[in-house]
Amino acid sequence: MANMNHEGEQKFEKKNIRPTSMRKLIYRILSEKDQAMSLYEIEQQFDQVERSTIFRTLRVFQDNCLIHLIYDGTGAVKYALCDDDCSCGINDLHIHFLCSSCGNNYCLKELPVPYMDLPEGYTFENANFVIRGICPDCQ
Amino acid sequence: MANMNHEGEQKFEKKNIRPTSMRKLIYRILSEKDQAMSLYEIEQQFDQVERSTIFRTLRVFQDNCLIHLIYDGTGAVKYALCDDDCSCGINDLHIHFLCSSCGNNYCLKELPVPYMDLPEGYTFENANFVIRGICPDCQ
DNA sequence: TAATATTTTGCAACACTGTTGCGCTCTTAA
DNA sequence: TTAAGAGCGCAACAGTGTTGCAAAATATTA
Repeated sequence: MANMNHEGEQKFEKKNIRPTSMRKLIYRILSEKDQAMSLYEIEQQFDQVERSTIFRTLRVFQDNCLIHLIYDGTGAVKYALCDDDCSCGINDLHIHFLCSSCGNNYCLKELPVPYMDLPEGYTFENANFVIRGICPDCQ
Repeated sequence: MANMNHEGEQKFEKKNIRPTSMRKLIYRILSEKDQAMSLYEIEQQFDQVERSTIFRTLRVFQDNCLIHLIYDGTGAVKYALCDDDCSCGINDLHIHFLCSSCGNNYCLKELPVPYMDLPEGYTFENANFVIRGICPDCQ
């Protein structure tokens, strides 16, 4: 993580996001945690907080495919960094794992969301596949 | 749906739920709609509303495996009737389909949630698999 | 460099969903 | 018929997400 700021700025440039200090901070928090985080959890990483700024920053990240959103049923949307080569397309979808014990939400990027043969008339746009259970740390 | 009340009462008895008039009404609404509904949508079916009563009724239904919950990322939890032979176990999990256009949420009971080989150390408890796209009515 | 335009941020307020306490009402059981 | 228990309605509240607006920061132009 030595040159993380540099990495972050490269990504910002690549995805056409203006690298403000706030954005760099939020990017850093997401990359250090390496797990899907809620807005509230991100908020907790700051001394002085501003929900709306974080919220809008996350929206910018989302609009530019720097992060993806996960709905794991906890009541709060989770945000996780996309891979470098992610284009937020169907092939980038993967399974997420929510631990019932610690509440952590892991991106299982090695497990792509399986292709499903939908009934006649249904067309596929997107998918949200969350498995709940116990994670390795909580066994 | 002719003898639906009767059907409903049978189910209540089977699942040890006392058949109050409120519960019968909410059961009827869910069975007539045949789609996953949010608390708010159920509320809309009544002239006079009481969120908390519906909420608690749904909790009773859930605790006794009469309904299952779906988190489709709309912000509101969706509720849908279980099948007759449902025991709310792993084998009863199926895929849900959220239409981006009309917002309807369909239970695709013919599409079970596929088995996933989780990485070492992760254990499976439950799953929520929602596909978003366009439904047959909105094509 | 200075002035102007644009974008971002902080503050405040609000909307929506879910949840709980409490007392009244209804049902069940003695 | 009465007492106990369960269910319901009202009100209030908590958590999460969202927006309007003005100040601050940044970029652009002269």
